[in-house]
Amino acid sequence: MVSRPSTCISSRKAPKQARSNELVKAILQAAVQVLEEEGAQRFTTARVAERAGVSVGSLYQYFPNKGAILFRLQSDEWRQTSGLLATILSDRSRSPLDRLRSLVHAFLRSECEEAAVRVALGDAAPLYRDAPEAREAKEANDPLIDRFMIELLPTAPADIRELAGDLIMTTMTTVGKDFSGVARSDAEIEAYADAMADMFSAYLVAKGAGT
Amino acid sequence: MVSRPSTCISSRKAPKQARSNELVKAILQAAVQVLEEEGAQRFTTARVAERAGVSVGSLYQYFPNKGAILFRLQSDEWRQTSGLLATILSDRSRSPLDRLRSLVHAFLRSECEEAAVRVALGDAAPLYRDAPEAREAKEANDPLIDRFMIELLPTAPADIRELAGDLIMTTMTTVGKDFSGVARSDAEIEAYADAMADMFSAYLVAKGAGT
DNA sequence: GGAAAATACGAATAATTCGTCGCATTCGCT
DNA sequence: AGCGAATGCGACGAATTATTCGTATTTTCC
Repeated sequence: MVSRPSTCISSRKAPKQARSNELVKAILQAAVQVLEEEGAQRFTTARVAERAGVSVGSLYQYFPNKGAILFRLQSDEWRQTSGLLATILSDRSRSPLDRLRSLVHAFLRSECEEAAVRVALGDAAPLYRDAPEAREAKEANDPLIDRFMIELLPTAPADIRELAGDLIMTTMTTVGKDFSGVARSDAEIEAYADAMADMFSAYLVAKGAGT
Repeated sequence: MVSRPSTCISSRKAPKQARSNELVKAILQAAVQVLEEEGAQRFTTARVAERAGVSVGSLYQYFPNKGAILFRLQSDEWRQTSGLLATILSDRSRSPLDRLRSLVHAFLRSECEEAAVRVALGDAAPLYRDAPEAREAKEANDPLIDRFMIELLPTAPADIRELAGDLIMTTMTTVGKDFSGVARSDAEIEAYADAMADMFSAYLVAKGAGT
């Protein structure tokens, strides 16, 4: 049984003046740099503050603790992924399976850019993943996926459809993270994305998609 | 760019007498307990030693550093998984797709038992994953998978076949780890395993399996 | 029994860490 | 200009950490 110290992760105060907005921006930027250059293990508030050209005290004025900085970064990344999902999946001018293939390609490519930061952010996950904000942020995409799955498997029972959607999204994200753990050429990325899209397509067709 | 301090991970000395063998066993047992009860964050050499009823100095006699203990645990787990693979995949009395389905079920079940330890071990991965021993241990199963894939897709080009094998194994392990992150009922496990096996089967049949 | 090797011990060390607090500076506004 | 609020500072406290090393105990083997 793991009991984390009660980590509040919402920001301590909202910046009201222009300079503090700059400060927050500088901290986040520095956080990304520290993460990719030093790794999760050496990600410390002091290092981030120094890199940002800011004092530790100022940092703690806008982030209640170290985890909050990391959560903010992860949160931004999730928002980015949400954008990808919304843009690609809801384009009804293309067939659902086509869109899914596009999504897999786009996701894998984006996961491989800045792989270092993403891996480090994953390593630091224990510091923010238990916060309640994290869970709800992760589930923000569910309605979008649901709608897409209804379009894809309109006749399937709801529970089957939800399971399939969950499996596909989980596969894409977790396999994507693992895949980006080592350096990959563009060709490798495309080949892997195609294989994954093939797998999804075969599965969905077998479940009744496109009939 | 992340540069870890050169972590040697092989054991410092081999225990020669009975009592030191017991000691090592006690340490590993304690390590598992600390990991599941306190999590990766609070996994410290002092805590492990105390739990094992042993002094820190003795611990360092047989493990060069903290990461070595974790690597040993992970290594044991990999060996266990290898056993699963070897047992299930090479039983030629059943059809390949049947064996694969069995494997998925067995793997997911085993991943969900002792989920806490496995998650914590994953959290601690940064401490041992960069060691060269880790890479080779992970690739130990490749020949077995290859042989199974040849049996499954005998006519496919080698590179396609390897990609498919890699995708399936990666999916099973990474999705499995994510899945076990939250508590699951037996029914959920079976349902998820079936969905995953369905996905693999559809993919492989589309690639030419069973023709 | 006794020497030498193996094993066990645990206090001490040196390095890091997070997060706070009192004080200085700058901003927004009248 | 001048006042209150917002912002920024960085030394400091308290805690935790991994690992070492000199010493004590036990085993092995003659």
